[in-house]
Amino acid sequence: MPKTKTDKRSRLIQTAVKLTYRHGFRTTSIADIAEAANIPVGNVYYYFKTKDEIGEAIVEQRLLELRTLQEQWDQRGSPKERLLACIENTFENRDLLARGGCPVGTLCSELQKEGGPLAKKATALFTELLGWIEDQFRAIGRGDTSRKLATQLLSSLQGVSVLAHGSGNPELVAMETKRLKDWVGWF
Amino acid sequence: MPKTKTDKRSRLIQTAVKLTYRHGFRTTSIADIAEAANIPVGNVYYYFKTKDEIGEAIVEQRLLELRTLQEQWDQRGSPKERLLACIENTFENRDLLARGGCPVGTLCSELQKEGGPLAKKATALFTELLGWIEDQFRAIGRGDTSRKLATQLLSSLQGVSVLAHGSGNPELVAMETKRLKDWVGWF
DNA sequence: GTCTATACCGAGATAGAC
DNA sequence: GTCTATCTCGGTATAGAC
Repeated sequence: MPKTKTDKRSRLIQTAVKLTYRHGFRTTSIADIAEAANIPVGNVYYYFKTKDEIGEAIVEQRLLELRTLQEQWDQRGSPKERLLACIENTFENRDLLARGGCPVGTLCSELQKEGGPLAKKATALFTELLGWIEDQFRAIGRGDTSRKLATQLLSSLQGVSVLAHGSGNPELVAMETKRLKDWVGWF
Repeated sequence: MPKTKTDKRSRLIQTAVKLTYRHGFRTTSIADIAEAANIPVGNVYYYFKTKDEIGEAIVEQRLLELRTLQEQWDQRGSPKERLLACIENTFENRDLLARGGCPVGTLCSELQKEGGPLAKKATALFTELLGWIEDQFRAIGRGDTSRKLATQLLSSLQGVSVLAHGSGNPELVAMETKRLKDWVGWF
């Protein structure tokens, strides 16, 4: 039996993550989130003093999700397979990506434009992901160029999400992830 | 001697483009734009009935800028050189890109999240750019895979802008554009 | 065409009863 | 801890004098 407090709080976060992903952080109102989570507006402020605190929670939630994914990928037998799993994940989510862009990329972009403390927080999402990819290339034996290769791979994944989102076309993701899987296969 | 109307209107657009690029479209208020352009708030509504109309003008302005750039690149002697000029342009703007992301990409992302008519308008930016790149690959003699190659190149450029913006690091752009120039060199 | 004053509304945030 | 009512402010947009 979960605690009531935790329950409502996490329900708010889940709802906020979902709604802000679809419509943007600033354009999504606290009232929107509260309503969707079936919680009266005033009560939201019991869990979060300001809207920016909700933003913080959203970033942290995305970080958790990212780490969960990484743990899944880490199950694979070789670093090459781990990279393939990461790319495959992008492929599987192509419809979502075409509708709302990359959850990490679009969130970072928006928060960076705003500036302030949230921007710094969001940076962690990319450093985390880039670091993990770099680790894989190093483990493959490409320690000398691991950073370059990681940048190359993550750029392609991020970029194709931007294109797919901008044009509403998931096929672009399919096309590009297929190529990237072949590319990783060469290592 | 330019007409007063056109003068003020274009001053508003220029200012709007600059401010919204740095801080985002929705978070930039009409008052912000008016003040920066030295025009009283009320007067803005003589030129634009709604804020969304300003958004429309911003997209159109970006389209114009894009076409101007393409015309410059078209001056080059070969399609390969034209692609190199496009990549070089990204490299030269790396500091700007690290601070505010790609003007086209970030604008598209934000407007897509909002949905509505502006989202559709913004799509043109990508189709235009992707089409131009595709043309170059076709001219090189890669008509069979021109679309794939164009997606690959534009994805990398867009993606590295996202990464550079997210981490505030222009070096990523330098690293990736260098690689891309070498890559294009192979064709 | 230009500008001032202002209406209006929705957002974030607070007070305080229960 | 929970919820209702409300405050306040800043934003878009309008009215109307000049």
